[in-house]
Amino acid sequence: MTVTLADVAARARVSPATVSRVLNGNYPVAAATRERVLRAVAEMDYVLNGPASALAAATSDLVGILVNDIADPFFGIMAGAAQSEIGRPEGSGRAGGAKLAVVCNTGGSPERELTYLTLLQRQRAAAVVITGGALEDPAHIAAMTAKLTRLAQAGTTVVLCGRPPLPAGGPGAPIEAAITFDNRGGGRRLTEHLLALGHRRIGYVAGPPERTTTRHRLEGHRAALRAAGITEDQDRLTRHGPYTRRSGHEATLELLRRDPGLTAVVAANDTVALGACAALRELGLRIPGDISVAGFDDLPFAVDVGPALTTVRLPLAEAGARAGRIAMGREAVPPGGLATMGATLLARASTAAPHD
Amino acid sequence: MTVTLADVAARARVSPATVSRVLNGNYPVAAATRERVLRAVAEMDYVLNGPASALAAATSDLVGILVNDIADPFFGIMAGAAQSEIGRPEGSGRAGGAKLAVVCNTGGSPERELTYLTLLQRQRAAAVVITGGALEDPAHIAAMTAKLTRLAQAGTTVVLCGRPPLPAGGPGAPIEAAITFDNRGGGRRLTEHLLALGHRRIGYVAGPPERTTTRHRLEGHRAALRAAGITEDQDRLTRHGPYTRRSGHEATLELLRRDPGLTAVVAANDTVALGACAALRELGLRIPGDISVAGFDDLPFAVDVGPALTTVRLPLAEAGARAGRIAMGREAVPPGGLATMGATLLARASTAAPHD
DNA sequence: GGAGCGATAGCAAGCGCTTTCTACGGGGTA
DNA sequence: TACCCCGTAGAAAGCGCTTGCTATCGCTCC
Repeated sequence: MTVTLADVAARARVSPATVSRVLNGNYPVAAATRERVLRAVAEMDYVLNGPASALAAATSDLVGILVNDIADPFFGIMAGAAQSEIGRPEGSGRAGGAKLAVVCNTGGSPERELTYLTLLQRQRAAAVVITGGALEDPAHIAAMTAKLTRLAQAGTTVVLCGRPPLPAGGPGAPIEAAITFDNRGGGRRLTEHLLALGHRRIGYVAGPPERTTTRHRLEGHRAALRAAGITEDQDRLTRHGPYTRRSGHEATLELLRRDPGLTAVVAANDTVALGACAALRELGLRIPGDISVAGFDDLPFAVDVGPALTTVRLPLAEAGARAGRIAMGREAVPPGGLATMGATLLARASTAAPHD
Repeated sequence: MTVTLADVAARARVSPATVSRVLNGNYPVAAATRERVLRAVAEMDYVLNGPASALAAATSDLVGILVNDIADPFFGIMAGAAQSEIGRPEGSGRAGGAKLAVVCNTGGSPERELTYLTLLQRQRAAAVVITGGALEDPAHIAAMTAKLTRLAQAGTTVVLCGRPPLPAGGPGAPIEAAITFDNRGGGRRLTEHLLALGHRRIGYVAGPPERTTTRHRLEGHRAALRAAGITEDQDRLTRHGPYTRRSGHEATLELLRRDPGLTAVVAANDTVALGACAALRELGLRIPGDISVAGFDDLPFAVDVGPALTTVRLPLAEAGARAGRIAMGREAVPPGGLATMGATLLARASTAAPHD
């Protein structure tokens, strides 16, 4: 059988209550007694029964981190930073102790997102960090709002990371805080860079239309074009698809078919840009000699593709860490519960002036 | 307050026991009664209290997945596949129901590996999947063996994925199964490919020396060289470092300093290869014209770097899925508890015959 | 020198669920 | 018609921990 609190108590010749208090450190215990208890714990190799503890205390030390795609470093970096921040023990006792930070992969599916939230609710998670852009489907937003409200009621802290706050914000919103990226500004600066180089016909390989991230980046792109007086039918030069390499590949071919005169292709993110580069190479076009390419996110590999990708850097790790700290109540909630993190243009080798 | 089983029972005009049985589906309940209960559950938006349930049933529906680096797609792909397999509901009732698969990022630290295992033990996890190569430090192996033994005793199924079984195997081993990759064979075939192209002076950028993965890949490389009669001091042409791009960059510069006559560089994995490529480009060397480069793993980006990387494909997703199924008791344990998955050579554009 | 108080430790009542054992009713069988 | 058994539902005893309350002890303070 496994060792229980009572066993430890017997060995240390104290009551179970005392052992519990030593372990939680939330009640004064004489040093000598504590010593004795800790020794018994060590000797018996005792491990607290989490479920029992959670049941009695009505709260668990589980923290969930939801990601859209665990195989994508974009999410991996945020999740890793959040997790290491959450797992960091600090202070003592249940309140400040290290939590079990777990990441759940929704695969971008709204159903699985809700399923995981239910599962976390079932576990009475202490907090939940939801990363990545949101779906703008009204039904899903309503379902999410309802679910998050229940979670908040049950005492779970909800923090968004890289996702705008729920539309139905205002007081009573179930969200502790939201950390967002300046996708719009980043998209805008990226396109301004291309415009400054002299590009006028720019193709845009966008992400899935219903995601906030997609929309914001595209809005930034369009805003830059508009500011430059380029008003021709941009829909024709834009193509939506998933955030995959394959999509970048296909979309790029399609865009060039629609308009062979393109001098630049902007991708919704670095992964898509990779596909775009591959497609262009297959067509025998040189980058940036014949055509420029730009990505978004500055994932680690962006600097290594040939040629090094011009992109926009997002402070992913910093945002994840911050979300983790806020979830743990270790960092102040930003004013209005909303913090926006800047996006930095990184002009590298994949963009250049169009050749005459 | 949150809704409890008793509340649902009252609404459905049955006993709590009956509600529990409907929810778990492990006991016959009349169709009409079940109907009534399910309606009450839906109307009240009831969510089971996981901790209470786990306490009473002495088992939880949590499954842990340990990874070394969550930002690395190598692990993300395995973890994602395992997670989706584990989260898949199948059959009904507690035994076959969907579990909460959670991934924990150890960051490659042995302490955190043990910490997470303790945390999962505390949660009374139903199973644990440990991915990635193991550390060969005797102290850590002993600690892991002890910890895994306790987990197994507590009823947790342990499955390794991409990691050799514990040395102290044999009967009573705490491990349900181990899925390994043929790193040695893959490494060997990769180097054979280079030898066949005519390379003789090959640099090797290895991973951290104490990891099994590193050792096996290097052993394959050396075996191929030996078979080809190349016996000169290979240690001089090998350099260890972490599995990072930076390490690949530095190590490559160092190796070329040691032996400017290298015609090929083999990296311990694709990420390292990326760094190697960058270093070579900085030196003004063309790949594969001046020097060939090869990676390992065939991560998604491998085909996109310029030029497309010759590498070895590991069936990461398949291995992860299989580990997940075994953890759930949904797939037979391979004979001897050990299954090795093949490694396929992918000869692409980054390798070619050395120029005279 | 006795009352009062602060510092510790123990008692015992749950937390919400599962599960064994018992109860009950309605056929089928002899 | 009496008996059994099957199918179904309920009663109740925990699962191992936390925590409010109570008990004890050694001092300090008048």
